[in-house]
Amino acid sequence: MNKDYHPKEIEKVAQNIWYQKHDTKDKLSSSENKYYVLSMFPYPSGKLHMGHVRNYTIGDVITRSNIMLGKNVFQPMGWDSFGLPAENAAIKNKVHPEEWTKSNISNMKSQLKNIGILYDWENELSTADPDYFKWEQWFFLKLLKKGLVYRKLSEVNWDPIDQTVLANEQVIDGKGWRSGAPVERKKIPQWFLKITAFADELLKDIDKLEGWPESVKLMQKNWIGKSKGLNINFKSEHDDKIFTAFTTRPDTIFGVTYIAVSINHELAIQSSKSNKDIHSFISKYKKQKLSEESSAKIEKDGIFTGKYCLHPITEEKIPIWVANYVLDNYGTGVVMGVPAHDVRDYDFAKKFNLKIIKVIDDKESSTNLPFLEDGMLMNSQQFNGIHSDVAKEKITMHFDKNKLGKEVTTYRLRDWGISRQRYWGCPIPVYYHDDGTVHPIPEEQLPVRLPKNVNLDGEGNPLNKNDKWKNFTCPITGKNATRETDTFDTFFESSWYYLRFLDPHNKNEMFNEKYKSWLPVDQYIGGIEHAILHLLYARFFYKLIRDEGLVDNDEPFKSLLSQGMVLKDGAKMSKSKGNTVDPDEMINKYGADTIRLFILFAAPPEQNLEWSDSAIEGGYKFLKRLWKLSYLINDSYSISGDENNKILIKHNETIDKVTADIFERKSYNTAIAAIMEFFNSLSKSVDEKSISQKHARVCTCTIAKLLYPITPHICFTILSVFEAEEATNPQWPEKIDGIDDNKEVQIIVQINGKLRSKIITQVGLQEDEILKIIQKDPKSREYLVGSNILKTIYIKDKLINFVIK
RNA sequence: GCCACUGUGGUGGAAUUGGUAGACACGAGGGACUCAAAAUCCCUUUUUCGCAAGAAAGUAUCGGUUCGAGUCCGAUCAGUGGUACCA
Repeated sequence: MNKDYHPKEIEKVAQNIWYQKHDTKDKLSSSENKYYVLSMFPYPSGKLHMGHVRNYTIGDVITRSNIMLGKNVFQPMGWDSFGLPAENAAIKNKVHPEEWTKSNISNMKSQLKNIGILYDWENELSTADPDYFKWEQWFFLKLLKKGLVYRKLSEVNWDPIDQTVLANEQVIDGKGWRSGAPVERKKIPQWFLKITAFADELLKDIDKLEGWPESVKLMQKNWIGKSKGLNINFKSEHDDKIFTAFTTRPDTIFGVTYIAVSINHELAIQSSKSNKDIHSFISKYKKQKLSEESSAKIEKDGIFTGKYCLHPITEEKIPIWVANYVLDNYGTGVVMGVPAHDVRDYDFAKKFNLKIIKVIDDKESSTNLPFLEDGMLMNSQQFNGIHSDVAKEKITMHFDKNKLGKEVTTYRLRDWGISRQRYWGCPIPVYYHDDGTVHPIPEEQLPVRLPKNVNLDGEGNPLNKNDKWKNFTCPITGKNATRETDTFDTFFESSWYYLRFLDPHNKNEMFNEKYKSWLPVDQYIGGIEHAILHLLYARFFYKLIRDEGLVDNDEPFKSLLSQGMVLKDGAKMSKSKGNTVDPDEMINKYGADTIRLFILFAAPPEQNLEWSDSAIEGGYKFLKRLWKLSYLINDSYSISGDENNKILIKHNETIDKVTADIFERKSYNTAIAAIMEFFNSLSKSVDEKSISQKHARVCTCTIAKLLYPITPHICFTILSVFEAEEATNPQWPEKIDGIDDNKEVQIIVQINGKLRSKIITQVGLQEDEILKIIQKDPKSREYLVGSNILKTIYIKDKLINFVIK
């Protein structure tokens, strides 16, 4: 053991030993005692950022700690390598996406190795590899056969100058990022997956996700958004057209004072033909980014169509408006406006001076509107005086009986649009005859590869422009045909990669059934930003794969840890802000262990982490002290006999605390704090020479083992000096037997809830015994003598509170 | 806008089931060592009042429940993530 801590040297030595072992095949051959740890694989953007380091360090702590418990742990890593940034880089730097992606992967892979993460690199995969995406093309064709895939017209953000579809993030203030032209909404045919057919199952199975955070489960529930309600038919006054509006509040039917339709509704389009104002209204709001966020934030605007419909019960005339806040893709694209009891409707009615009728009374009969809760009905004819709960049912029955409407269940969840008009993605394996009919590419011709020669200049769709690739001869009829030029949404690849990790080199099948028993993933770790989309699509995909008989269970991820983001100066680290911290630089300066220690110590995993250049020094200092003390104990400490066993009690307490923190609470920051505290005690005992050489060595090894999953390199090195045979395969530490527990406990004395004194007593005393002791305690007496004790609350071994006058 | 989360010293955070607010660190101040500096070690460090003993206030804001609230409930404010084509 060297006298000084040289992280670079010891980390290289340790990593060489770890990365020499190749045993993944053996490991996967049996799923006995299996533990599958998976960190969300990265998009290979160029360099690792601190968010990755945090994610992968947490994964490694879980991996290494479970190995120490004797589990058979599989931890793979790969690359989510299709995506938009590669095309952007191609446009900007004239590099081919494949080349760019591959060089990023090799760079990031070496960075991951430098951090000392224990991956099963033999099972590495990259989603842009035809060996990978062949199987999702194959699977897509299965779904096509089953009728779970369909094609329909759907809107996109269209850049009229670049003649290209823009992603939401490429639309800035309503304009295309490159051309600066105002975006337009354009309808084009696109492929969809019927996720809505699984809405109920996806919702119900959330209850099976015991190891998931409640917040993520709640977000998914709300996203699916199942709601029961009533489709109400409003008859047109002018013809036999019917406007069906969905509502979850049938009890407010008498409060309807207008009807609003979306700008894509048939009536809106019809009206725009004869009315210039309506035409310009619609054109104005068609030039708007296609996102729920921007539609919801936009100031409410509307225009009267001049048409009326009739109230289904009162038969009163109700004006029909076109409004920019009505969503096409939720409900029916028609909203019944109830200004008195809905915030958006209220704002709209105020702006355009529409009638407001209060039909639900609050308890105070106040005039504060809108009133959003349930209450007693008023102004509602035969339903007056009935409470909302009952009225909802009665009114629904009334509508049903008189055929004025129908009880329905709707979902907020929409089918998954999987078409992208981009080059750097997985080709959708179908082709078209001249008559427009769709045909699957024959299985033996899979994978459909991307053409290498392609012109990426940001204009048009590169695959569509590539005639050589696009033109195709139908293998059945021999006729001219054209390939589908859309590629998959990249969430497609990340929806099943956890399966392929188990069998990534299989040329003949998606994955072999012998690996079924390795599923589900035991611990999944990734950023909170994936709480809805990625995780919902992956859950959905797993059910599709289950229905093909490829896996046996219903959910892919048993446990989920969703980690917070890494911030600097209160903001997300990003190149544009110039506030990134380069992990390489940090590793060079302090070593991997210091980075790992700091990033876990700085915040609990699920919270955002504020980066601090100075705090990292603290981690480095601690490791230096650990090294120094280990050296001293090993080299020259030779005391025999322990002066007191307090340090040994602390040894045992620390093992309990750290075990719970690492395995149960996943609270790594407090685990580290407890280890530091124990280290400080040990250091003091050694200074005072009050601990024997034997126990000093035991305590050092315990610290090295407890810290091993967190800072494996330094711990490996210390252990190889102290107990050589255990260093490569350390076990989780055990408590020292026969240590007398401290049977004393501190009792807090409160007077009227305020801390006034502390007394030390034996464990387990009853209230009367405590009272006797308190009578002798001068501090307590000061407050208690001469006062009237109204009440005494005693919490055993913890606290006693006197309520006095 | 909507959904979810967060808010505690100068800073990161701790307080696990409603029971000692500030563990463990960073920074800062003071000291030791040194010709000097770096490194290292020791002491102090929520605020206010006080020589001290100690007292009072204090967990974003306002209110509530409770013997007792950082923790539970209601309202408000601020920040973060998601919002279906960034991944």
